[in-house]
Amino acid sequence: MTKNCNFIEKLREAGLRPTKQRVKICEILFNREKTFHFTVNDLAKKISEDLNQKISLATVYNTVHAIKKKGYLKEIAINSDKSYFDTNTSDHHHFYDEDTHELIDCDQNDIDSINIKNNITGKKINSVEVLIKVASDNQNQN
Amino acid sequence: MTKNCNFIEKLREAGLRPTKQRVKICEILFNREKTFHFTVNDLAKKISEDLNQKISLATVYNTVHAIKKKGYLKEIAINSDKSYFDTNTSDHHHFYDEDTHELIDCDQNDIDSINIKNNITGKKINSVEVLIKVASDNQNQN
DNA sequence: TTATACATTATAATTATTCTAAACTATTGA
DNA sequence: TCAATAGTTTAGAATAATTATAATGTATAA
Repeated sequence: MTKNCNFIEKLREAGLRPTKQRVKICEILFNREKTFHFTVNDLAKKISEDLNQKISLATVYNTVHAIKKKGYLKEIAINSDKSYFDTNTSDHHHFYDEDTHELIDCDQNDIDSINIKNNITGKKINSVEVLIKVASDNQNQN
Repeated sequence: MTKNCNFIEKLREAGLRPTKQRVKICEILFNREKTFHFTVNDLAKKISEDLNQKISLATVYNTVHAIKKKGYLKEIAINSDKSYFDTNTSDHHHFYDEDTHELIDCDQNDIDSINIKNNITGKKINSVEVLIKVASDNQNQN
């Protein structure tokens, strides 16, 4: 799932039927230079703007989850009423702007890698995420 | 808001009227040895179990938010349909057990303090949270 | 003790997400 | 090529967490 207009093979490799809708969604998600941080609603809006076509919300949800399940999307933990996703699936962390509700990638160099010295017994670590909440100086906390 | 049966003064100091409901909720939240991690639903259930009395869900929401706003509760960022709160407001991080949906405090010594070398311009860092998702070895990922 | 500002409550409203079941489409193999 | 079928899409209903509403109740200050 790199930069390429042809997502048909990519989807197939992932075991997902390359339907019109899925290909369109992949184009929007992965045909870009920068990482895309979005909620399902953001994505649905972008679809109807970019293409002049509507894809059912249920399909957007289905597709996002299918792609996430295959490991091509990452879900970011934020306490929000909405779920946020990230097209950058590499190990990296985030700033969350509490004023604009925007997610921003944290540069690898801006934070030392996190070392967990002691895990819960009998469990495997699936992910380690750092969330840095920021806001304007003259804003309310948290 | 430390261990003490009398939360009336504590609430008053925080500028919150010490109503029956608020005092009860404070007792449940803060009269304990260990940190309490909960969702509003957990708390509501605990109320009707512990006391033989029901507090309206709306009041539980209001109270939790009021107490959080005063800084005596922390909201933990997880991607879940529910909001999780923590009675431990000190700077610390969490394990999230994806099997049981349980939050577990991360011991201060188990993780090095996080150093952010570069912040977003014009913004102030409000919090830095690390979430370590764990699961049984034979479970599905993420 | 009484006025008033703040709280509580049941219930309605809202919102994100998931479910459902019918219509549709990609794929497989004859 | 073409049907069978397995997987998809869709609109709309269902669900669930949370917030809003507006009437009733209560703590507090004068």
